[in-house]
Amino acid sequence: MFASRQQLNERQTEAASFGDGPLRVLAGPGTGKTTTLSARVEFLLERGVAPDRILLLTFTRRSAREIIGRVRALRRDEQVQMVSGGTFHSVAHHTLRRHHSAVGLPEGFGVLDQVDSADLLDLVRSDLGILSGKRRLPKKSTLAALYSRTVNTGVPLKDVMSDMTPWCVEHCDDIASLFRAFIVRKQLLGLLDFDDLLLFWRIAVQHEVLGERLGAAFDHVLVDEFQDVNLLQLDILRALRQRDPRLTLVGDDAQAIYGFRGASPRYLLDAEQYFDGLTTITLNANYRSSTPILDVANALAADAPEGFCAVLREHVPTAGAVPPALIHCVDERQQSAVVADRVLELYEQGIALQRQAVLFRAAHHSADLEIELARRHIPYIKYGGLRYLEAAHVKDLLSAFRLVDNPRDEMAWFRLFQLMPGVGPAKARRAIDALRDSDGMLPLSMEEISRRWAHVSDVLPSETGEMARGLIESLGSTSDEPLVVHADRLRHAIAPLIIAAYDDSIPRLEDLGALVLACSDATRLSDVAAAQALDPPASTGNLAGPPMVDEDWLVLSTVHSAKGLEFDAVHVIHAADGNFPSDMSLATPEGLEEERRLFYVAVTRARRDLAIYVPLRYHHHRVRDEHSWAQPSRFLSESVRSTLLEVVAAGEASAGDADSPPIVIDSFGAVSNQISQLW
DNA sequence: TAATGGGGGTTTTTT
DNA sequence: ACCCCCATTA
Repeated sequence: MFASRQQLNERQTEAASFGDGPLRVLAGPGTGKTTTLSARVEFLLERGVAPDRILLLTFTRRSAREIIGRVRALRRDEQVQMVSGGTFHSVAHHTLRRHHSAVGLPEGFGVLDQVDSADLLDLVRSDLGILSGKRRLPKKSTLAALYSRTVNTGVPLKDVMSDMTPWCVEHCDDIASLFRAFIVRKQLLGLLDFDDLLLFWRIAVQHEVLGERLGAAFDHVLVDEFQDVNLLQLDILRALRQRDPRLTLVGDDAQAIYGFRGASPRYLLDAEQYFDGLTTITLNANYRSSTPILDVANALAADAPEGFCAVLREHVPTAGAVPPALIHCVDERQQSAVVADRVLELYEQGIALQRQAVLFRAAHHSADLEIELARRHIPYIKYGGLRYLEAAHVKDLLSAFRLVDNPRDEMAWFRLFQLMPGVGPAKARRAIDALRDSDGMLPLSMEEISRRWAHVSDVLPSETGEMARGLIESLGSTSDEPLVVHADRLRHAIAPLIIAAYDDSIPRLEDLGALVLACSDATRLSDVAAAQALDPPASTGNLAGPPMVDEDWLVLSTVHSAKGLEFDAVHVIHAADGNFPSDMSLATPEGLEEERRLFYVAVTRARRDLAIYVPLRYHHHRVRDEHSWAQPSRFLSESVRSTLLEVVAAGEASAGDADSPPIVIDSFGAVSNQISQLW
């Protein structure tokens, strides 16, 4: 009998204590999916399975943190700390680091994030001299998306292109040769991009000897949010479980929202085709949302042409439930004001800011609201959108980290050279060429780089000489020097370059100090760089807002980043057609259905309070006073509206009138400012 | 020949 | 923040 059994219902208990065969748990939102999964881990541990022989896989960093946190909370002993797990990409990364020589990777291989990988594609494109000058060329980010989609789905490039970029199918052959050269180049430079992590992991697990060892390393494999799996990831799982049926898949087809990266809910629904002897348990008793909120969710589900698998059934009786609201606003400014008002009203009713979330389709949808929140001194954290890692100076220092372990990393050299004053793409390229040997390869050791440095100095403008020499000296590691000390030497060497290159260098230099501290318990600097690429700090504070010392803050999040989470109160903003559903997704029926599921995910995050906001007028910022009228989201159908209390936000007055803010707002700001002085 | 700065327009979602 | 284009400067 395991500890948390009494908290589980019959079906959950059945799933948690299921035997050894492959198990599929179909579980709607709020039905205790994560609880059941962590209870299953606990059950396995109590049955004597060693924690490091349990592998827990997820698709997003946030759900990885959530589920691992839940499992750790179950038991405090240090054993549980050792349950293996993380996102597919991070587990791939760890596996490849450990078995790098078996798969022919250099020990200090680098990891390219999305932007790096697009930049490298662009570099290879100009080297090849193809795909330039012709009209209607794909942008580098489009090329990166095509490459990624192709390898993740296993669909031929030509078909991917006629689906995604029909307007440039004529360049298919050029793009194919670009991709081939891209693959060769990554190998020469000792670099893997996010897709390569999975591709190399698949190679490893499919190998007859290594694959068997990797599969035998785990007694049980559990996968959360399995509706987000793509073919490449499915292949990896099948290979991992080739000789062992102990696999648990948990998912909900109604929450499949990662079609754009090649995922398909078919793999969940047809799982019996891939895993012999599959048993299915369905959870549909909802423990999260109030009855009126479930009614909204079920009405949305009923509008889906093909229906959703698990229709939610109410379980917990909800007394005093609040009717979900559909709030029409004059425009975006008023929406921001009304959201802020409502957030504070709920706060006064005792719902802490952290238990409230504002959800939106696209990261930039919160821009206006963020201004309003800053004006009213309401602290918030935003998930999704701009990343700390994407800040240029962070990538500059990480490039240096990468070079320490892998001097062949041309991408990193290219970046650092261009940081020097008077050096652009052309001189950076010549500087790199000056480092090459006769085969065109870069040296493998930093000592050899130092020896050739004189040639580089000839290419660089003379005023960069000292900075450049300082940098190259800091790249060499001294034996028995702690990693943090080396990292700090690099920071020190790069600082003058940062000061020269950026106007606002002071806050940037502070960030770099934090990055150096992240090296404290690492074994290699390239590891730190890879870990930062795979798991950058999730949120960005607002520089203009209050300092982040407040104990409570409102959550702003894209719907994608909010999946798997729940909040007492949820505010869904910009529920206007074109924004939600996004008009970028309307080209295909599948795109629309994915948007519908996304909307379903948004409303099912709410426990007791739900509000959906529709601005009716959108101002075009380019031309003054120009505006257009928005249609409410098509997901707000007659039957969905019948589950919502329609409200028209009163007054034309938009939130810009700083002279008459409600009193409660000022007191909130004052209080929060006062406590922030206390530490 | 290159680098840089200014200006104007855009921006789906994540590893 | 990024992209693209254009004018100016070294």
